[in-house]
Amino acid sequence: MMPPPNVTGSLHIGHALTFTIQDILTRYYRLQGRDVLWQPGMDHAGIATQMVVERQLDAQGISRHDLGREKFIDKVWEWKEQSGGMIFKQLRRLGASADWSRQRFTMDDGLCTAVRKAFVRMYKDGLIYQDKRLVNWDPKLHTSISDLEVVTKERKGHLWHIKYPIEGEKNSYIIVATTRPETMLGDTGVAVHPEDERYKHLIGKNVVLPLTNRLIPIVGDEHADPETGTGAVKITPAHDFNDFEVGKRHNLPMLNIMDENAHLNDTDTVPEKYRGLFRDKARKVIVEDLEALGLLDKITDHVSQVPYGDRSDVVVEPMLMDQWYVDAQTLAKPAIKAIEDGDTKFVPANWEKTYFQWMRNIQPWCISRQLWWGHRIPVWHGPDGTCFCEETDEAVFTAAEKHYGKTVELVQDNDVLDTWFSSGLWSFSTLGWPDKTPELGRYYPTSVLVTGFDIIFFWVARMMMMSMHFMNDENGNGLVPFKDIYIHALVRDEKGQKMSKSKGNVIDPLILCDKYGADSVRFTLAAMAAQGRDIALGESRVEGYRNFATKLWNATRFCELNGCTYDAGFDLNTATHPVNQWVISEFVKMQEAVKNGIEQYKFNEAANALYHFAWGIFCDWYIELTKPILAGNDEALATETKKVTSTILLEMLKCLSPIMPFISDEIARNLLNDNEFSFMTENWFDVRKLSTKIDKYNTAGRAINWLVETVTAIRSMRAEKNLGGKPIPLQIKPSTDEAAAWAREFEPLLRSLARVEEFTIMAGSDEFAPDAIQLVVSDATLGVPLGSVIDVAAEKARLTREMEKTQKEIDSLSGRLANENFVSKAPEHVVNGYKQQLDDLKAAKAKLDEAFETVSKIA
RNA sequence: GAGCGUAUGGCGCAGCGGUAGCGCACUUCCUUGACAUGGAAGGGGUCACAGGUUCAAAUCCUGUUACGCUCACCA
Repeated sequence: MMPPPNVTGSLHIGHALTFTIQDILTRYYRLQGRDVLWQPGMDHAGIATQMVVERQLDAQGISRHDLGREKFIDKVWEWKEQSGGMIFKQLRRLGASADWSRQRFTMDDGLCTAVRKAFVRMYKDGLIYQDKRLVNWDPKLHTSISDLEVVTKERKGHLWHIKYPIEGEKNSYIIVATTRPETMLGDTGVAVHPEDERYKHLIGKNVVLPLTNRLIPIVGDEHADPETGTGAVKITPAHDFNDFEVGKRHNLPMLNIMDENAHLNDTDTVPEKYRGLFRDKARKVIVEDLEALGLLDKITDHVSQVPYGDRSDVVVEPMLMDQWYVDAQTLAKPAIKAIEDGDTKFVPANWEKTYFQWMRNIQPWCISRQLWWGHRIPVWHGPDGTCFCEETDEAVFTAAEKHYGKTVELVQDNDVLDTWFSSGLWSFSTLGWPDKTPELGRYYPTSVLVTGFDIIFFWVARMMMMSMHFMNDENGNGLVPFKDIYIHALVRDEKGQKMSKSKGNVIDPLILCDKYGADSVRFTLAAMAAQGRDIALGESRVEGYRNFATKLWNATRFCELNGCTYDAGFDLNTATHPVNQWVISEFVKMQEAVKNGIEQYKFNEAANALYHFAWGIFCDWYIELTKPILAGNDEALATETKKVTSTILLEMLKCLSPIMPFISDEIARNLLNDNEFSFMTENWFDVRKLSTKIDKYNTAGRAINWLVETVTAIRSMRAEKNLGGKPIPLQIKPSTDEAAAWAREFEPLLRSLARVEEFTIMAGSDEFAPDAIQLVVSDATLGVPLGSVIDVAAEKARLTREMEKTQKEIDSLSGRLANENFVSKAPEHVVNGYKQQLDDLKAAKAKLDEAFETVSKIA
């Protein structure tokens, strides 16, 4: 399931990450032969979209009210057709291989039907109801918004200490402290802690509310914290969430003193003088008036948490009004249980704690918005206020006629639904629900949802609730919308800072793609997508993977230049040379790592396995090792090697194709001479084809490791002695028959890779020439006669250093092996491993001793 | 206040019970016919701190410190 991006959105780096991961999964499972549906779509983003279109109209000097509801909605659709969904074009640039033809939109006909059906059913089940409660009112956008759309910001303000005169007692006051003095006009009580000695005796008395002279009671309530402020708190139930609860407990009246613009309203509650004043202005005037009356005790500085609307960025006003609610508490129960029971798993699992915490304390979900753009609430109000809610308009009118016994005029509710209401149905509505479509049967429950942690509440939780309510098995139990929920990291900038437009540190993925290629960007994101940590994205990293892509091109060029044409009929089981067998076994290991990485959502492991194999094994060693073979005169071996090379290259690209689809397809087309080719329709290489050979191939690895070690030892010496690139003679004295065989077999490779001219294999009894530098490797000692007298002192020092180092390791290992506890308690393979290491070290030490002796004889 | 997370070479990160790895950066050398967006060889870390468990701890447990994030907050 693709989390529907917002219709107004454009691609940012977070999208790039989430869609890259989804695309990797999609492409990978297609290679595995699975029937993959990646369902794309968008949501209609009620507030955001309405804002965009209103802003456009505003530029022409038109307000939406000038147009009227219907015409305005037409305009929004117009805008949607023209500019909406830009993000999908950008996603294609990134290579996202979603099922674009199945694209859905939360306002399309099918989803509108689903929304209506869902609403009506929930209404009739009593899960949707109208209620008068405090909501977060956005005075700029003129709509309610949900708790999740409110961001609290720290603001420096003041605490005003106001004297409230006690009724009937001269010069007796209770002092309340408030951050919002203007709300005092709506006060309907003063609360003190029931046990607070200072105020206990006042409980039950009234105070005369200044400026209005209303009498309001002093009540005892635990909400009042004796430690905070003055210990006495004014209660404004209609404009504060805590006060609302206190008000309910003590049956205090709830007086709304503001209008939809957060101006003091025109009711009798508000003294005429203040009516129409914006809340900030009212605050100033009221404070002045209190001061004049001598009722202002003092003003102190105070830092408070102020709620802002995340879209409008204005201070949200809690308002008492009628809104529609979903009984989220009831819906949450099965949704919580599904996670508890593991029917749906969070990856990484820690996120379930976040989910539980929110779900277990869930509040009624306010779903009505005072907007025009969205799904209009399918409820009609009769003249006496009776509500009619049915699946079709006809049914509504029939029901109303039945109720009233005659035709009456009905008015549809003005509000629309929260966008997340329709998004909450996404997992099944996009598959055709409420119809029983084949897709619904085939793909539901879906396999995985990939998303960021920031929308666990917004969307994941809501989709869990809605899906489990509407989708049931034959026993009527809720079915989860997806088996796994993979929560990925947040992309930050290089320094780990959250990207934001105001900081100017946003990285535009499209610019990165232009600069380094979409594949490099994808690979970077995959390589950095380790679980449980945010991604600090630096451009140098992308550059590095661009170089990786170039490296792949060059490797391909080498193959083409050397006639490594792909032969579909070639069987990797027929490889005879250790070098070829080795690269096949390394490929199998890499393929396994990629498989596990992707299947376990450890994309960094998959990416690293590919990088290491392609560059560190295939390019650095395999290609180098094949050069002398291809140039040699063993035709059959050269042919075998060419076929192994091309096959491994192609299979490697296949493993890479989920992460780097562009370059892997492109190279494969070259290699195969087939412009239509794409890995999208290919199948993953089945390692079982190699089952009879793989052990043998792994054995070839020992031989190649020896070869690599030997070559490296010589190169290292070469660098140390500043020999440059000139050819050298090499004497090899093997200490085992196996090594002797290797030395014979790899003679041409050693000559080429270590730039060896005269090549001799010595018997165990032979002595190295006095001018030979001696190098100790596994199972052999190497001698490099330099043709001139060596620096005996330097050689002795070098050998001594190595001897000491080896001895130190021998001591540490034998110490460990001498420990009874270790040998008896540690697992056998560990003990044996150490024993083997010790043997190897001892053998190396013996060879070093011998070398030292030889050198010593010179002096 | 509650929950979650992070502390590993100059930087960015893996590893999460068996004697520290990767990329970038750094040093030296290299225009040999895939590639200088490259090749070869190197240097660099007592894995935040203190205890504990274990034959064995960067890795598990407890505590401390620092820094993030999320949720709830005091009027």
